[in-house]
Amino acid sequence: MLPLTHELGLRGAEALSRAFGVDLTGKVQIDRSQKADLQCAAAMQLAKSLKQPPRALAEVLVKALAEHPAVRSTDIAGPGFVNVHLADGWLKDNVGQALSLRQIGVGQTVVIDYSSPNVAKPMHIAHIRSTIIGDAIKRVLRAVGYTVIADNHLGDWGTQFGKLIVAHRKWLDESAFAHSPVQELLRLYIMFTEQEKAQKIAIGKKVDGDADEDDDDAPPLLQEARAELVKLQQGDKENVALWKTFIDVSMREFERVYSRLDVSFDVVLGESFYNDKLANTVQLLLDKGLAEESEGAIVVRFDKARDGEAMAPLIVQKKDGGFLYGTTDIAGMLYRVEHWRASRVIIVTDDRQQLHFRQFFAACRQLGVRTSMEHVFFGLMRLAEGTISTREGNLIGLEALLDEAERRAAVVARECNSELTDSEVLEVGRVVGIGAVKYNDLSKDRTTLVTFTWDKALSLTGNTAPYLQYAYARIQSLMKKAAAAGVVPGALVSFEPTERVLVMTLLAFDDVVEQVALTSRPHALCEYLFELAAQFSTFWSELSVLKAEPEVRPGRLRLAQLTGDVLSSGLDLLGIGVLERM
RNA sequence: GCGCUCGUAGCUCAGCUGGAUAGAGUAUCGGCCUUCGAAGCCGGGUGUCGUAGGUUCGAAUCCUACCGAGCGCGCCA
Repeated sequence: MLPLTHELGLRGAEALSRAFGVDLTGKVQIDRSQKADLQCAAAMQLAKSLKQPPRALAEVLVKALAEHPAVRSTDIAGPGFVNVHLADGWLKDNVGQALSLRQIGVGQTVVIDYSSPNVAKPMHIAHIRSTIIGDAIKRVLRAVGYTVIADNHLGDWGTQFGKLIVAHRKWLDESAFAHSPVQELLRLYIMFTEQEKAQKIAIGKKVDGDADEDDDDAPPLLQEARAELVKLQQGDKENVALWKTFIDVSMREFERVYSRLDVSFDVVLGESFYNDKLANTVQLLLDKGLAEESEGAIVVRFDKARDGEAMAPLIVQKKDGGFLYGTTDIAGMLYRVEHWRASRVIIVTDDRQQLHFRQFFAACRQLGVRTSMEHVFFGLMRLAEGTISTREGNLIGLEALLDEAERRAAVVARECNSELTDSEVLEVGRVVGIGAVKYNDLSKDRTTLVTFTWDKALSLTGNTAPYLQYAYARIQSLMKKAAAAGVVPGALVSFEPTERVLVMTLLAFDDVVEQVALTSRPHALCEYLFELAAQFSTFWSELSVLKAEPEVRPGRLRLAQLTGDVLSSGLDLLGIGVLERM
């Protein structure tokens, strides 16, 4: 529908510009409407600035729009709404355009940073949102022509490695490590935290204030960890080897999850990749007079006049000379802009980091970065019992979630369709189960906290992926029967209200995809696909295809086919698969 | 204290770059499988859109204040 609404908007704007002698290009928006096929509210919006009654503008619009071949009639309603009714013939002839997407991203490169799990920790249910939302945005951007670099910005550097190295030396259980290494690393990390806490209590320090003040009276364990970290940073062979092992075993586990989720990246540039660029980054900030020394540290300050808002300063170098993740992020942004020539950089994380992103984006802007920098954030996930915490160990592993999702979907498949073979049941469980989990996260735009429950995360009825997959499977079944009966898709003949509604929705596909590409909000695509599937379900139960009069069969079959095509491409853009039978 | 994200039906959420009577799912109740797949379809009821002001022809949507929730705020990431 995009070409049409776009064209009509242009025509309307042209007509108004001519009538009133003012350039109104781009000021006339055409939207879908409940009262008609399309509506235009421009008459009221522009009335004041043109010093004309809305009605006079509406008259001009009504005439101009009515001339378009797609338009059957136009009228004015209420205070100046322009209603547009489209011609049935035009809709029937043009429904085939539904699948074509305008290539709005051609020639532009986008770097999208998502998933970004921490090395040496298992992925748990809170990691899934960044992973899935990021991957969907990647697919959508690619579909509209962008060159997309998907980057997994691994948490593979930082103070936790000092702790892990110490814990690994002291308490490693070799057989456990051989069997499930990341689980063992997690155990070591938790053990370290507990022992450190015990030492703090023993020497009479407050357990909570993990301010980790400077010094000498820090618990011995922590002092050891710091020493190991310094050795690691200085390139100590043994520590570097250990660190690499941690990364290897973690990546192997992450890959297993990504493969199950059908998620992929073009590059994996973790925090450590930017290590050798950090000193230069700080120097650059200093040279440009953007950073200054403060209490021994080096900070970037922000003010309202220059940065649009007053924010706390961002520390880019600690007084001990160490760098922080803000430094890494700035270095990362510079790299992405220079090396990839990115015109957009999108980073997907939870909403707790908003301040950090505003700070580091502002610092980048001060450095002259013109690229559009977008922080796509979502609400934190928690359990009914409380916040998910690695240290507390109250994790629900991502793999456990996926296992359970597949199991539940397989049970339902067995119950609902007795024709499926055992291996098909497993396959259906896989595609439907994973689809349900993904859709559950993709379909909500909420930035509020999400409390995890199995039943919500694994629901299989209503507005869920299985509902869409089911509509698709029924269409494929119909297509097979049609082929066997020698019916082939053809021109639309009948045009019952149900069919007309379906055509209007099919034609809106490109509009929705473009919107998602521009706003990075995949849930709009979920909403759309659900609406489409619901309208198809109504069509399916109300009207016959193969049992209808011979002359209307090809057209109805074509509608079904197009619906199936849009459903499968739409789901593919979300990273969700479809099945011929389920 | 300052800031961020929110507050819409019993529950989970759309709608928020202002547009016509505020929508889905779920739950609940009642219909629909000898006719292309019932993980489905059809029908019934529910709202101080947190509260109070303001801007406007028009506000769930924009602005201000307040109430409530979660999160964040210089040497962790």
